[in-house]
Amino acid sequence: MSGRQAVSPRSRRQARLDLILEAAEGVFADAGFEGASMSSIAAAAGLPKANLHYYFGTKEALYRAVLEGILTLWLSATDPIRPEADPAEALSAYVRAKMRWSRQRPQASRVFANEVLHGALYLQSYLAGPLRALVREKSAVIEGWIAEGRMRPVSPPHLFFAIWAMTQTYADFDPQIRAVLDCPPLDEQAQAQGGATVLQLVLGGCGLA
Amino acid sequence: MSGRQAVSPRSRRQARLDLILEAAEGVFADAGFEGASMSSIAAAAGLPKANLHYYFGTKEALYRAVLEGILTLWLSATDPIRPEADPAEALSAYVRAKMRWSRQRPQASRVFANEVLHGALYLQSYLAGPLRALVREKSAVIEGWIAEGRMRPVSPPHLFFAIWAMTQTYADFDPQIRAVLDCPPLDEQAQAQGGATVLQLVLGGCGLA
DNA sequence: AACATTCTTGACCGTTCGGTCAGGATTTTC
DNA sequence: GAAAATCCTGACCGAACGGTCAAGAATGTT
Repeated sequence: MSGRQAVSPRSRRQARLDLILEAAEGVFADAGFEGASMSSIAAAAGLPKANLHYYFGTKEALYRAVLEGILTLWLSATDPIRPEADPAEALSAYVRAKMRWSRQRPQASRVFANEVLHGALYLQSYLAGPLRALVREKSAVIEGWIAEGRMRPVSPPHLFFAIWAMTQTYADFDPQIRAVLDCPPLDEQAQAQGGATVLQLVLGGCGLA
Repeated sequence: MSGRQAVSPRSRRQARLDLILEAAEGVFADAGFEGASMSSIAAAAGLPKANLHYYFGTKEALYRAVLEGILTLWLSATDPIRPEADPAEALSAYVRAKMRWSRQRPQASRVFANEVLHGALYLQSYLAGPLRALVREKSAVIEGWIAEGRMRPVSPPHLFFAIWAMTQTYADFDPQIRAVLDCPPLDEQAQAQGGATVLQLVLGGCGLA
């Protein structure tokens, strides 16, 4: 059928971009922005360094592209928090989604954490923009639940900070957790127990136990 | 009384070391290990770069010295968790101590976080040694409280991970929190509200509300 | 087949990095 | 006050960094 080759130029280019972005995410997660070198990212991608510069121009541009890919995922988990939902179910679903994210994309979480940790200079517009808006919106939902007596009074933004911190710690502080628990490989049972503990604290703290 | 000058050579040297360590902690907190340069640390301390090398030899040795200073503080807050103590009071005191630490030594917290985030290669012996031992010891205390029916069953290590995450987030993720809350300066009220929320989650989750 | 566009890369460049060192200043010791 | 020990620092070094570029290879278009 037709002369179109199986791999279109568009997708060839996209595959190259994705290959580089994936390698870059891993190196940025391990070493941070300053610690990562273009040569090490190139080595991780199996490409010559000059090729990365052809596609992304500068290290900063590559870093921003990695961050952008992470942010698109970052905002999508709050869906279950809607006024008509059951508070316990909604918060449980949200916590579970965040735990899943830490388990499946730990590198993304660590790149994000590293960025915020060092001042969030590339993320400020995102934090003060879409993220703030999202927190405002979802906080209103929670305030509604509280007003209706469906859960204990809490400061909704701080509840979000707590949930983010507790769930992301399983990605960001993984070396500490593994060292303390003495389980070098990714222990599935430990992560399940962690998720259960986080849920217990959130639900218990909100009077939904 | 002798010719000893008001400032002994011992304390003169110590003052110099402390000056450098303090400057280094700040720069490492802002930029991470790789991002920090010896010249920027020297500039922050108001000394020539070669002077830092005179006292600490290498950048790595200086970094280790900064970490060591941080670790001595890191282990000291679990004191209130003792078998004969009241669970609610003990956990409250612990959470408050951790919140105070995040407020008063945010740079130390961020250096620690950065180190763990990037694999904890300089901290592994500490994490798997004294920290693991401490968690084991205090976990036994909490298990005891649970067995006596004085609090709800929880996985004690994961409770610690949760408390560490929630309290340290106020130092490590400060840019995110400030951006979302829209309070550029250090908002004392926000931090108090954060502390109250963390306490509510911990006590509520442990059935101590 | 000829041309245009896109892609690829080894070699190179200026800068900055961590670290060294000689030699002078300062302080301590006797 | 002289000798010894410690402290201080401008100048320098090789390595690694981010980034550039010209020239060739591959691909797409007509």
